[in-house]
Amino acid sequence: MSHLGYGCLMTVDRDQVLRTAAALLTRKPTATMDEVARASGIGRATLHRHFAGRDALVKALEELGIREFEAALDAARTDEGPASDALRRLVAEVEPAAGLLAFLVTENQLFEGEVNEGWDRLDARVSALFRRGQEGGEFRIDLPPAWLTEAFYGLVGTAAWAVQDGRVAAKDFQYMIAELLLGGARRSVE
Amino acid sequence: MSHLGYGCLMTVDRDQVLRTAAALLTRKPTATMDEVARASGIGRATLHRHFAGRDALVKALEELGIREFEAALDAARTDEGPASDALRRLVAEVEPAAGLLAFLVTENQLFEGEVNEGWDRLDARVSALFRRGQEGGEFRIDLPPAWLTEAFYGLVGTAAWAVQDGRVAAKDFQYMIAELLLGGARRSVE
DNA sequence: CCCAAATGAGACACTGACGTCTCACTCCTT
DNA sequence: AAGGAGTGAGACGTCAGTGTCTCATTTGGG
Repeated sequence: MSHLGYGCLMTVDRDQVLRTAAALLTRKPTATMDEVARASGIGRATLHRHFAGRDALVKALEELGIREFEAALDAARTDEGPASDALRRLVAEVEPAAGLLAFLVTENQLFEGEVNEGWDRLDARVSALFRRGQEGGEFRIDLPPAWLTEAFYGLVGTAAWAVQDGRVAAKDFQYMIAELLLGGARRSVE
Repeated sequence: MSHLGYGCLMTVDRDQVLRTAAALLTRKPTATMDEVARASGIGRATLHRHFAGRDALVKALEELGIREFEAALDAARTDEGPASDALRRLVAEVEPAAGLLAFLVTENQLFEGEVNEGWDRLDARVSALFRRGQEGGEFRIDLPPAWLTEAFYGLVGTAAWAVQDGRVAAKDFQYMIAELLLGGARRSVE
């Protein structure tokens, strides 16, 4: 474990720290580096050995979020079967990362310029799903895919917060998002 | 203008400053007190004469937002006519305050405890609208009013940001929110 | 016209968080 | 057992933002 810059246990721990940091910053976006370190059960110095600074930590978090969301998109097989079902699968797959996504979205909101190019790729994939649904006659065409994509992010984040604060039940997460996004609040005439 | 604590011009300017601060903080939530002052064309000292500190400013902003949202609820006459139409009216009335609302929602998100009691009142009114729609058979009953309320806030904020960043057209603001919230993305079988 | 109030600019101290560094201490390997 | 790598605790210096203060200047009313 001394022959490499990234030793065997190091990366594991790094990832562990990253997940803990994600969980904490999701709940308290203004958490201190010290709080992040304590939350992971390590010292502030060690945290700095893993991540050069707060910016580096956030950037690493961003890459983790992008990776997880991309994995969710893969696992959901968004280009197979009916778009509605694909969207439902996507919501289900994205649930574990919802809090992190919510954090990153608001974080991006206040970062001026130079956004990670990974987001564009993800936006494109989500957008493509909605477009596919539209072209297949499954989704309505009077709402632009860009808006549906934004709304997807927004609802996922909103639901994550609402669950966090206990305003809605965690078990309804997937159902509430998918149903509202797909069918809306109005009772459909069946 | 010397016989009162709140002189004639003072309150006007205070409100003016508040609106400017709202507009700025909506775009840049981390803006400095100095930036807020400059944006209003006043000195930092004068800003401190109006608002004791940053906390006081945010609190005043919160009260402004609550006031405006309450006014929107009043103007939308949410307890009259079909719930769908009432919701559409509400979205229309809330549009000018959408950015401020988005700012306050995320601000509240990171504030632990002691939320302004005004929010409960607003939540109750929005929630009541959805419940009315459900009881009237107009809205589906499998989505809890609390979730619909959260989703409403979420979509308004998301749309405000998306418009801000030019990802969607500003003129579609009302339509996109109301249509998605009411009808969802799926093409309804008419 | 004059005076009082309000303002803007700047100086100042204080705070909180950050980033760097050192120094014991604890494992783990050999 | 001995050596080294990694760690935790803590002590700095730095910096940005805040809140307070003073003082010269402007503004508006009497």
